[in-house]
Amino acid sequence: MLRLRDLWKMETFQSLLARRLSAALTALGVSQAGELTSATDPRFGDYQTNAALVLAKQRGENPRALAQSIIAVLDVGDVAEPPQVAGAGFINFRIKREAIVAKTRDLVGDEQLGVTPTTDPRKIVIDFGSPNVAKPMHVGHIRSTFLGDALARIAQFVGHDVIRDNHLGDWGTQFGMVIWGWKHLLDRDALARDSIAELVRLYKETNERAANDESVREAARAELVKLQSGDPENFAIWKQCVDLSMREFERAYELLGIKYDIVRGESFYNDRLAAVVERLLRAGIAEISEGAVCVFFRDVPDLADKPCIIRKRDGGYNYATSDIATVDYRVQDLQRDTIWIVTGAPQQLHFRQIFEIARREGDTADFRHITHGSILGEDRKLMKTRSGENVPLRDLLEEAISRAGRIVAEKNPDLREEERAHIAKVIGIGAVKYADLSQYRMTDYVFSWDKMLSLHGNTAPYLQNAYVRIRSIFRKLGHAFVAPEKIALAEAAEIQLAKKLCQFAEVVPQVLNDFRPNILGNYLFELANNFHAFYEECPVLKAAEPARSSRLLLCELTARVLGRGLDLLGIGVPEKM
RNA sequence: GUGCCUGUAGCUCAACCGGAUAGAGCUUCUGACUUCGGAUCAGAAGGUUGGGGGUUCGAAUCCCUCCAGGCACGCCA
Repeated sequence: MLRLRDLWKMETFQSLLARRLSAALTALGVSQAGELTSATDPRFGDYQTNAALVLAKQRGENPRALAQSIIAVLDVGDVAEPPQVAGAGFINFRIKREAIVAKTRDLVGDEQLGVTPTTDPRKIVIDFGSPNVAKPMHVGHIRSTFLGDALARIAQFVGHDVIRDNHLGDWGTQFGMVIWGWKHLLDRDALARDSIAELVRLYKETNERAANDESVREAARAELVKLQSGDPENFAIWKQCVDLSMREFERAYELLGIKYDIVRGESFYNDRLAAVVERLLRAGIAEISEGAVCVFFRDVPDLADKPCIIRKRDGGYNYATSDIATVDYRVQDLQRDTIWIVTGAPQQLHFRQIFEIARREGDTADFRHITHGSILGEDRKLMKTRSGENVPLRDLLEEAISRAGRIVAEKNPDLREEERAHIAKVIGIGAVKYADLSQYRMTDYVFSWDKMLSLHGNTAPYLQNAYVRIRSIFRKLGHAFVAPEKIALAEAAEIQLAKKLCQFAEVVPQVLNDFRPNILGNYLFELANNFHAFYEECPVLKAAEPARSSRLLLCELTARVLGRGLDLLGIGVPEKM
């Protein structure tokens, strides 16, 4: 049975102070205003609120005086020192040492490390990655895949119901070329060796021939029409292409530790497209223009001259049609109330149109198009190989792993071969992922092996190393660590580290505000810094009790937060490195 | 032409919904070790937040305008 006075331990200091502030404002008979955030500077304590400033502005009063009257009715004595008015009218809070110590002790017993379930659980479908069949995965898929996976992990961790959907590009016009090539140019041995490479070759060679030969062009188009009208032979070829590609993708996902709940490619929506167009026409949302079926947005200034075509003049459907059908499926069949689509920024107009159409149909689901920037090469242009092609994901990951392997071999030559191989994988993949996720998603970034694999700075290896150092302490301890009932923290470095640990629960939900995993990365980096400062300042194993057990507990928690935090970004941790 | 995104220290990037003296890392410089993994820590230097207006107690953040780069704009996805 939970005792009442312990209730506060279950929520973050931030949330608790916000509730107390809210109660104080109510007691004063004024409206809720401002926000309660962590302090911008340690001088100002641990948390601050600008409520008095905002209220004073609304009411034309003196902000500092208002702050004083808020403090007079504010009841935070159980967790904080008496609040102070500062600056123009900020109210600053400093958390009591006992409160930090008690909460830190309690975190050890909490699987969630203080993160409480969201008060607004959603049924989310996340659409991310979405590679194209018969093409290799390449750098262009990295950001969507890593970002989507991290958001899915975080959303799940805070208590949302998440379905991860791989919306494969499996029904494009490229299949006319691929099928023609399959029938005329297929090399079975090559297909067995490297199926994707062979499929790419078929596409490219057919494309070249079609460029110079009208009859090939015609024949490829005819193959596409046959596929779309359900010709069994072409369908079988197409199916093989999809299966071979999927096998290849799954190898990459296996290496990357990425899982999907469902795979619904564009082809899945095929038999729903006609009905979508009919429905929109009947509802008067769509109309016929220049022979095509279009949706116009005449009442939306930005979109007024940007119609969305949902059936081409030749009667064919395009990706707008299938994306509308996809929305239907997600809302109706999957019963989702929230749809997150993670793609590059160029598709913004497209999804604005799709969401606008859904709204016109009365759809009230929460649609979010989560966009991201590009990965650039050293020349600051889109990252390509020397020959100007997209860099295959497989090559990139292999290089990451081998580079990580070389570094590990140099730093720690005593490791067994297979152990080193495992560590190289965790570090190499982690480095690539972290380089991506630690950056604001909208800005382009320059891909740099040296930076992402550096042991210094805000990198995965640095964070992993902090974890490894802690694991090393526990190996040296020689027996299982049992957390003491009470802990004692006295040193500044201990308190600072404990505070940081308590903030994990404040940071994780924040990521979903604007879909910014880089906030979590930043937090983990600060945590690792705080840990290293503590480690430098405070001996652990050599300390006398009760400091020794207390410090071991800090180490244990730090390792768990680092491990969990990285896990939420889809990144693993080794025991040694 | 219209719309969207980006512009922050020499370089790579942070700054959650408008908060206090804009923060890190890399680089450079100065200190601290026969350390529990120094793969570290402490400190210094480095800025007209692309330019210019505006809104207000307060702006990197919001509004207007200009500059630079990227992207998208009816039958590709």
